[in-house]
Amino acid sequence: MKGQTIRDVAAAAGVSIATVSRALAPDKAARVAEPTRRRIHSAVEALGYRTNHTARSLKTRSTRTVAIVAPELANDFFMDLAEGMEGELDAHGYTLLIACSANSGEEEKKRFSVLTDRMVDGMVVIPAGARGEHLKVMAARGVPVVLVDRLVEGVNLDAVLSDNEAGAFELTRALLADGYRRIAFVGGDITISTARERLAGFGRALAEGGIRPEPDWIRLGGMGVEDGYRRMGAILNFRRRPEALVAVNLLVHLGMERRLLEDRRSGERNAMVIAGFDETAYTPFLPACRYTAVQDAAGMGKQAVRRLLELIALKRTQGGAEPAKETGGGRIIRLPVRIVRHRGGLF
Amino acid sequence: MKGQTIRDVAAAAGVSIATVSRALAPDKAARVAEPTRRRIHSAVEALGYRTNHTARSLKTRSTRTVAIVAPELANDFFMDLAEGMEGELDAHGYTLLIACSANSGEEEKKRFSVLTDRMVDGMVVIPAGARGEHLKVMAARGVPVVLVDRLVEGVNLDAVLSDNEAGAFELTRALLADGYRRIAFVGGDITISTARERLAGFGRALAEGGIRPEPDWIRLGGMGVEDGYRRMGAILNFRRRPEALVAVNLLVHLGMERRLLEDRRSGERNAMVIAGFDETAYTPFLPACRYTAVQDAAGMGKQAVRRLLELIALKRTQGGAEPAKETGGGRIIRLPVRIVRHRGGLF
DNA sequence: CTGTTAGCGCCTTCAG
DNA sequence: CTGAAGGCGCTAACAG
Repeated sequence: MKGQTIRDVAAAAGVSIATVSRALAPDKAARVAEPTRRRIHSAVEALGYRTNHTARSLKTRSTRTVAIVAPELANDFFMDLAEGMEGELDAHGYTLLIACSANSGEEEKKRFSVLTDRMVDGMVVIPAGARGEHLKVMAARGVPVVLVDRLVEGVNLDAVLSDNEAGAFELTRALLADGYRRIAFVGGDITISTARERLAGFGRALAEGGIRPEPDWIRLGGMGVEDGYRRMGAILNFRRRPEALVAVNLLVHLGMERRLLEDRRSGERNAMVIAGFDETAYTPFLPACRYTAVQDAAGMGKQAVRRLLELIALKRTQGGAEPAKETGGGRIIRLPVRIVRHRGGLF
Repeated sequence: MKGQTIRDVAAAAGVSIATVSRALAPDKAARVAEPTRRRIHSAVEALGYRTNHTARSLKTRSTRTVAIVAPELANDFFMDLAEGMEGELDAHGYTLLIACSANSGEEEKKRFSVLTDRMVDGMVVIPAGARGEHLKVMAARGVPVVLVDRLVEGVNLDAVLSDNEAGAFELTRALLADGYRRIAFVGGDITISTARERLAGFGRALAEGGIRPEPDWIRLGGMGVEDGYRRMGAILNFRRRPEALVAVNLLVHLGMERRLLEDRRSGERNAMVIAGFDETAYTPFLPACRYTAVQDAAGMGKQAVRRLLELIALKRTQGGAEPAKETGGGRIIRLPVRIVRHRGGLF
């Protein structure tokens, strides 16, 4: 019942198994005569034959499987990314494997081992931290890897990123255009490329607007909800408060809004507005959110997969000698972000 | 460099490949003498040998891989579920594969084919619709399947569900305890078990509270954001409005809040409160949200995996003859929900 | 407890 | 363009 093999097809079609194999090869332009091919395909239909990918993989050393490793799964950006990847992979006959690094470099490393053992053809990684020794190791082992969202110190891998600098720049410029002059930048671990780039964009917009950045209004720190919450609390205690805030990312933004919400509940009347990255179905409900820079997470997934597939193909042709010491060499793809205006602060 | 096989290990350890195989078997209590085992393990270390899972799979017809098929990936419930599954799977040496059915039964079917071709050992499915011919086919093919979130018409599969009836009951009772008497139920496709159960719980609470349900205040329909939005609009046009609302799910809830938000922005002062299912980081920002029934999505993932692993084990022992015509037979695991109070409606 | 021996299902030279 | 034959790396009886 479950054991239809290429052999059965060959018998039914009156050809040899080799011919069947050729006719069923996935990408290659298999050299099989049209009539023969047709006969084979009907036999396949008739028998309900399904290729055994495991056997094929054992021979070809390719599983047609690609993995995504993310710091956490419960995260909008990641899910959109995964959805984008899945679509593109599916179109190429690949399957997506997911793994969670739980925000730990150690765990990330372990996941890598499991995945390479499973012989994934390549992986897309959202780095957990700023460092990445293990990533270097991976690259050295010749596993095609594409980074997404952020770069990693001293690792020369291909990456797909948002144009963070431009995003923060536009966001800040929009606030300036609205007449805000007293603008702060909140959150961000400067060892992480994303934060660094966004801060740079913020600075450029201020400079272009002829505004000297006030050191007190650049509140760096972590990238989580708690960090945003705390930084916002500090800002609320300033004698001179900013009128508008640029949040380094969604989590920090969220924390800031929470703090603001509490403030209002205790009777305060703060009129600050926030500009931040990423949008969700809940953005309309964030009381202070005036602008968002929307990342094209699905698009990034798609691009990452495309590049990864290129690397995989490249490896197959050149691969063998040196374990792909030049696996791409740090090619970076930047995707633009889209600025969206919201009603936040208008209550 | 990359071609360390069991053979090399055998040579290095001075034993036969079969012994190595035994010593390295994953679950089985391999009968290998302790000293021998030690020798083998050091050889493995020394050579940097890594098991070739593909080859193993070809032999054992098990990939130690489990898939999750969801209608959409960008969804809080799913993400938590996946995270729960991943943790549990990892602990058992399994890997998670994800696939998106894009809310289409047709697509769901296609994904199934791909996955079974890949020889996943089993799958957890969040059904896309109420029907599920393909699910029946899967089950018949002997692929272990566990449903999550909802049951499917006429399919006798194991499932892990929230206690929806109790959740809606508690939610409604909480509203009653707050003094609300005029309570409506919003959204829900009654062909879907989840909606049916929740409506039942709502009804029971009303009955227990001695309140005759008002037919006009049961606004069934779809389960998406748009549906909630529209139903809410209709309710706002009633002469006699309810004071409180029970939303069938998060999306409907969200749509309702959106409509309410618009209403307020145009100057209206509605004081309705909403009780709904699921919680997210954004719940504090939903202006009308008073209560949520929090599903333990991660827990459900864990339970689903446990059951699935049981089914897989069962199949391995009994499997062979009839393609597991009794693959569990509709065993249902219910997880309780947790009621949480929020500040919504207090502005 | 350990070794020998067949394949698992497919791909891939190499001849024809 | 097609067929024959030899593994890919590992496991699972069977013997010893």
